[in-house]
Amino acid sequence: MTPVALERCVPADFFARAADQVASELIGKVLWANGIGGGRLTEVEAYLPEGDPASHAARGVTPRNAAMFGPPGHIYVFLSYGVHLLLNLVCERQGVGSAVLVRAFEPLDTPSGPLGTGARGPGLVGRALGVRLDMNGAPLGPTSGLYVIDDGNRPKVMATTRIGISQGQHLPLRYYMAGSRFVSRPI
DNA sequence: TAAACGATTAGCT
DNA sequence: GCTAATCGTTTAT
Repeated sequence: MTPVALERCVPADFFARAADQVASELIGKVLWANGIGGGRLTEVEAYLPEGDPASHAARGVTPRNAAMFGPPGHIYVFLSYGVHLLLNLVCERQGVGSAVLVRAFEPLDTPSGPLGTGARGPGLVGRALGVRLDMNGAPLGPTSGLYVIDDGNRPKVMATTRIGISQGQHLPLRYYMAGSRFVSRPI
């Protein structure tokens, strides 16, 4: 395993923009978990602050979703179906509820580790990276042990409708790496 | 205080 | 391809 390339970590400013723009640029970047390993992002979904009924932020701030309204570049973790921990990266400036959900990644150089098969599906991402509920609200970096690294990879990105939600399904806010096998559904 | 729901996955057919 | 499992948060009494 290679050490974290701190100088290549994306700055917080990267996240201080519209979630759909951040989402499309996150594809191909490396998500690294300290002590576990990393993967290249192949599929993410954007959740917007307005006009997006599927977003947890749509009905205002609650104790659960407060992290979505926090500073950009921080982490929003929540429990889905009482079972799965889903990892989100907070976008926009503080006070605006917006985030990008990490749905899938392809593994990097850990043949027999927990990342060996990558993760197709947001719950599997949380499990593979050792995401815990207490990471909620923590910034990317040493505090959370999670890093987003830009290694210069610029894959072709496709956009389509989102998955697993009951409202706002028509919005083309799911982004994935063209041709990748590591997406949560067949292309 | 009680009931319903969900940004899903595993397992069986 | 289809269905059950599972439990914290939200919303209604």
